[in-house]
Amino acid sequence: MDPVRTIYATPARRAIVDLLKRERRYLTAASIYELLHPHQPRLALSTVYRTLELLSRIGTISSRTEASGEASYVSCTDAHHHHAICTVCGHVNDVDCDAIEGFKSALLRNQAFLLDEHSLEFYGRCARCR
Amino acid sequence: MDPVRTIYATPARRAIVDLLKRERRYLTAASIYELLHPHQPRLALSTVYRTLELLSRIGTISSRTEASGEASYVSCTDAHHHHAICTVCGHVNDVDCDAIEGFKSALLRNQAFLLDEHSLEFYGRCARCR
DNA sequence: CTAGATGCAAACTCTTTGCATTGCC
DNA sequence: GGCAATGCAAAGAGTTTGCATCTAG
Repeated sequence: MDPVRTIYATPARRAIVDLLKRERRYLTAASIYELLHPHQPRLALSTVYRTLELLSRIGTISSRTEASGEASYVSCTDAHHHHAICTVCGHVNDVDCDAIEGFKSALLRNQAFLLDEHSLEFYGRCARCR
Repeated sequence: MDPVRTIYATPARRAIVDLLKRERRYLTAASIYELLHPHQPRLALSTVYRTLELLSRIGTISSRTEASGEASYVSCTDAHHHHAICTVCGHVNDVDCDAIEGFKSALLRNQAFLLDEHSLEFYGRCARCR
């Protein structure tokens, strides 16, 4: 079995986690780097990528792919849920997915499709931006 | 205003459209190139990319991003709908989205989020692969 | 004939990796 | 002190672009 690997709390990691928790919107590795660089001039972009990979793996953040092809990340809970993304400010709300259940049985009935997983994103205007 | 640009029906374009219609599953530019190359030895990968870009633009195909970050494409209708993707064979079924409407009003009520668009993918086993 | 499409190669963007050095615990 | 993390630079992977040539209409 895998040897347990100790994870250190380093300044770079703390800064990235704090930023993502504070912003609550999808940020790319490059934009995270740009936002932190003024305060941490020694920070390397590769460290940002390595930290994002770590945080995804342990479930602290979730990722999506922008239309441009860039990956972006947002801090989130690990329970299964979906994201309502404000098209004005980018703010991300978590949304649970009970309503999917009705869909699931219809899908099996109509198309004989047995649903295992689903991925869902909402785009609209949040309370502040309407 | 934009000058109207004539679109030619070339062998490369016909081959790519035919392949996507025949396969009905998500294919990357590289896999399209691999599948067609034996029959069209002069075909260039850049032509595949340019054709996919064109087909997306005119609405003949739709694209997604694989976990690896690669873009992949499937032929589809232009009416708004979602995809049920078989995790065994990759076959893609179109699924309409009436059930989303109930979700939409709950979202507005509970989180004051005004839904404009949504994107939804299903993963499971199609009729043939269960 | 001519605007539009192609092949080829080079350029670009985003991301990952190797390695010597630094730092957390 | 020792394992883990970092910075830096170089390599990778996927995609795009410039340009001369070719071709559909």
